[in-house]
Amino acid sequence: MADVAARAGVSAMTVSRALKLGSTVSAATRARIMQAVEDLGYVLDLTAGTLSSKRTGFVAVLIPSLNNSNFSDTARGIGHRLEGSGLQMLLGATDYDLLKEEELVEAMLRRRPEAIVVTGGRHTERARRQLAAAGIPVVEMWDLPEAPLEHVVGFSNAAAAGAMVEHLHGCGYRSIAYIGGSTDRDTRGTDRRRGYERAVRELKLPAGLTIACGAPPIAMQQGGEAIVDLLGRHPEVDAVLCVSDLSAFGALAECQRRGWAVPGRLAIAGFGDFELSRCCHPRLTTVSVDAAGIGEAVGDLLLRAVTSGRDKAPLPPQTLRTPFTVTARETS
Amino acid sequence: MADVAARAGVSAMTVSRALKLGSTVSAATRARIMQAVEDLGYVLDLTAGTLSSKRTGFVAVLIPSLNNSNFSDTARGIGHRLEGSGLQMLLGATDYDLLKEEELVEAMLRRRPEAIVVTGGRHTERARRQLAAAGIPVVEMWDLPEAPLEHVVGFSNAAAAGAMVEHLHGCGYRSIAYIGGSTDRDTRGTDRRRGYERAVRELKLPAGLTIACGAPPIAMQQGGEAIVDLLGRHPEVDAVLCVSDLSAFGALAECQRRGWAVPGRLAIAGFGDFELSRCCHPRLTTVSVDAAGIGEAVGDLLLRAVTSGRDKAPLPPQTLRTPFTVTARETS
DNA sequence: CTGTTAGCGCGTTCAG
DNA sequence: CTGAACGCGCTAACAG
Repeated sequence: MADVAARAGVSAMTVSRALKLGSTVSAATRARIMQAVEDLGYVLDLTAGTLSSKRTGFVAVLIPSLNNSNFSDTARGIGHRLEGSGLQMLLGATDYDLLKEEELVEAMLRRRPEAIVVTGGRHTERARRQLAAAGIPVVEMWDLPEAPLEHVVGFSNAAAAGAMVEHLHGCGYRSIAYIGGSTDRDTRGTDRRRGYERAVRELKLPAGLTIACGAPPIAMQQGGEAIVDLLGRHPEVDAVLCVSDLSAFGALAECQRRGWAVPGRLAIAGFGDFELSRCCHPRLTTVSVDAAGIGEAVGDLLLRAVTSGRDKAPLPPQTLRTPFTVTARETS
Repeated sequence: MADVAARAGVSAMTVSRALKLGSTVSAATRARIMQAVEDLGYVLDLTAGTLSSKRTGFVAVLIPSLNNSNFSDTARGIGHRLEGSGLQMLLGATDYDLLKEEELVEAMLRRRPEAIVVTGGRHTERARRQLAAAGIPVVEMWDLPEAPLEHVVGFSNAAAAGAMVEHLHGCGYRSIAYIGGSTDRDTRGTDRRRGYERAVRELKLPAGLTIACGAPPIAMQQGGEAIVDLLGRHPEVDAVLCVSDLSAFGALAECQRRGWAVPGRLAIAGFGDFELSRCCHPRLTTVSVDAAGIGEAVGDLLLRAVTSGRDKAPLPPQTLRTPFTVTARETS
């Protein structure tokens, strides 16, 4: 920056000002500075600026998986809202692992984000402590925790799964199974299973029809294996709810391979409303959750929270419920 | 850090040493320091450390889209290899837009990454200049540019598409169409189309069977629309190669909806070997490219290049060709 | 509108 | 094995 300043015949401070928006530098001076910047190929060093301004200009966002269109849609929604705000999004993937989340939280906090977003309401004790002590806005998304850390943008995964069970019941199905993961790694998946179990109980439908098919994230292939296992053990089943659209699609494709009519022999429902579900044949009945909308809401909230924080007027904890709907299509 | 030092009865310097691996601090002192760190909930500030050590501890990775399992698999591969190396991956998505890539390159360079990875071999002039001037290792991946910036990990998209055309020709198909984007935004898509056109020419097959279906990224729905358009205009077509598995799947599902037998009426081939293609029914013929392997190779290269750079012995430009294969399945 | 001074919170370097 | 002085590259705060 000193080199640029010398070349433009000004002080470093003036260069610093010229390089940031909304500053008071005369047009002529700015032009000379910009020319010097171009000539020298200078690129501002934010790490130094950060140290004196105490603003890093980024927010940390932790999602379970990059390769899940629900979460990448949410991440895109956040990034979209943050565009042009001077806040960049730094993405981390936890692989559905709370310990990895804990590590990532610390790794992110070391870089001093201006806010942090985590997925879900369950975290390790250490992660909770660090998040609470970080002194920055914290958002939990894709869930409705009972004891939130601070801000929340999400919906009840249990209620959403329950709504789907009620829908299937309303369609006349009476033996409704559930396909999900075999561990509690995916906490949203666990909540969905609980919501399913509760709905089945309340509707007085047969219980014990839960198939656990390996460690989350449950992918298409596991859905296919699970449906074969399920119908082998419980041939009376006439509908199945899957933890996500991916496993539901795997189940659907396997049924097609085996000549089991969907929905004739068996109805299939997914969760998440992936693009896949709108395009496959037959189109998949699913729970729509507006993943991009969650991201946009989180982005807006981040903007408000970070701005308030700078003005020393912390935003009171917000809880935003996002909608979910049962989208009945051709597999039920 | 001064607070921690005071509490542990040592100097700040000793705390700094205790907090990083492979340093020379006595066990007793370290224990006291760690206790103080826990008591105070102290989290190291990397932004400050970065300034004096001149090592930011992260590498920038730019991919076209988060929501594309090929690229997210690659990103995961990179992250996996970087784990435990002290290098973190900072991900950016360009939305298949070279101008957005240019902006992201500058935004990343402002934070002084120790290396940068970009997708593809085409960039704006300004981005090329900045990458070349950054003084850090640069990797281009998912392509085999003729004039690489420095390191390359990838394959020829044109050759891969050509190989699929030859495969279809070998199966006896004689009127082979192509479905892809209508702009050159997706430069890998453009290369695939060129590879297709060249192969068709060399095999003396009918030309003019290219369907452009909107701005990339081409998703499932566009594949479905394109196949209807295609067969309406060129009923003689007996096989189609799609720019990616997503559009191929969309085309497949639309054929099923309309009762067009695949591969009886029409063969369909995709590109990328997404999980979807291995699971759908019928299983999709595609070009397999080992997206995760590309990521792992990039990760290894980054480790070597960054280490060499620190020792003032820059790694000579590397070019790694990654394999692709035609995976014949049930749609051809 | 522009310059000067001081300092952000660490790690490097050297001395003990 | 530990400590002290110094500076990384920039921006806040104030003065002019």
